[in-house]
Amino acid sequence: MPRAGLTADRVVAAAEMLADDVGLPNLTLAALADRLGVRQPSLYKHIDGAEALRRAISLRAMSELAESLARAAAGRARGDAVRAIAIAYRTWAREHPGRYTAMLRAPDPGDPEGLAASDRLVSVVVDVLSGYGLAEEDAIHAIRALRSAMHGFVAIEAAGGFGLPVDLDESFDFLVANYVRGLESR
Amino acid sequence: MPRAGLTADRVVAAAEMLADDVGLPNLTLAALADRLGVRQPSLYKHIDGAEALRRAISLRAMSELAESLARAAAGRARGDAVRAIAIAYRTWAREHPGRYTAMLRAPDPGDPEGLAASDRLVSVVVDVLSGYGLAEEDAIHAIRALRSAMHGFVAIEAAGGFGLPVDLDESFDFLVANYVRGLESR
DNA sequence: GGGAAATGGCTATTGACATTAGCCAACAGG
DNA sequence: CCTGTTGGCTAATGTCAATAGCCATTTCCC
Repeated sequence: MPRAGLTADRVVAAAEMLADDVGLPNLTLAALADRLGVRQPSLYKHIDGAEALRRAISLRAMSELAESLARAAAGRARGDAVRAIAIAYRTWAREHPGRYTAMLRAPDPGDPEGLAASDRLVSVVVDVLSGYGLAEEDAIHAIRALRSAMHGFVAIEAAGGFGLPVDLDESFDFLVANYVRGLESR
Repeated sequence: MPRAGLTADRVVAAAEMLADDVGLPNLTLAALADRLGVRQPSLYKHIDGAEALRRAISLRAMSELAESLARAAAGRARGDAVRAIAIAYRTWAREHPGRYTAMLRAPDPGDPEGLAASDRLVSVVVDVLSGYGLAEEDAIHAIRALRSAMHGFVAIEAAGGFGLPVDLDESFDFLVANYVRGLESR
C-alpha cells in the first residue's frame, strides 16, 4: 500500500476547507478521511482526535484573522481604521464561515497557545483604538464593545438571523458609523 | 410497568433545564431520558427527535425572552428603554445559557412558527427604537446594530472570551451608552 | 548497501448516540 | 367489561469517535 503522504498541516488545511464547505458541526473525521483518500483511524497519526482538530483550526483562524485585520488597519487612524478593520473582519468571517465558527470556541484557560493567539487578535484592535486616547479602563470597554458589535453582526448574519430584505452592507456601515459616532461624541 | 406520565411539555421543560445545566452540545436524548426516568426511545412518543427538540427549545426561548424584554421596556422610552432591554437581554442569557444558545439557530425559512417567534422578538426592539423617530430603513439598521451589540457581548461573555480582569458590567454599560450616544448624536 | 528502528498506513473492535420497528400493558370510553 | 388507543418497553441498525494492534514503508546509521 502506497503512502498518502499526510502531515498534520495538510490534515488541518483540509479540515479547514471542509469546515467552510459543510459547516463546522458537519466536520466529521469520517468525511475528512474520505476527502483525504484515507481511512478514518489513519488521521490519528497526525492529530489527537476531533477536539484537538477543532482547536488547531481555531488557533490558525485567530492568526489569519489577526493578520488580515492588521493589514487592513495599516496606515489608517481613528474612524478610518475602525471602519477598515470592521470590514476586514466581516469579510474574513463570510469567506471562512467554518473557521470563524471554530474560532469562537473559548480558549481553555490552561491553554497558553490559545490565549496567546487570542491576545494577538485583541492587540490589533487595541492599537487601532489607541488613536482615541481613551483612559485605561475605557479603552478596554471600547474594545469589548467593538468586538461585540462586529461579532454579533457577523454571527447573526451567518446564522441567517436577519430576516428583512434590507441591505446588510448598509446595516453594517450603520453599525460601525454609530459606534464611531458614539466614541467621538464623548 | 407504571407509566411515567410524560407530555411533550414536560419533556421540553426538562430538556431546557438540562441544556442550561450541561450546555446545549451536551444535551443528548440519552441523558434527557435518564433524567426523566425513562428509556431513550420512549421520548419519541412525545418529540420528533433531537432536532425537533432543539427547535422547540428555541421557540420557547424566543417567546420567553421577548416577554422579558417587553416587561423591561414597559413605561420607559429612548435611552432608558434601550438600557432596560439591554440589561434584561443579558440577564436572561446568563441565566439560561443553554436556551440562549438554542435560540441562535436560524429559523428555517420554511418554518412559520419560527419566523413568527423571531418577529415577535424583533418587534419588541422595534417598539423601543420607535421613540427615536428614525426613517424607515435607518430604523432597521438601528435594530440590527443593537441586536448585534447585545448578542455579540453576551456570546463572547458566555464563551469566556473576555480575558482581562476588567469589570464586565461596566463594559456592558459602556457598550449600551455608546450605542445610545451614537443614535442621539446623529 | 543493509538492517534496525521509527513511522504511516491499515483492519477490527468498542462504545456513545439517534433512530426505527414492533411488542404489550395501562388507561379511557362506551 | 372489553376494546381501542396510547405510552411505555426491548431489540436492532447505522453513524461516528476512539483504541488496539498489525504490517509495509521509509529513514538513517554503520
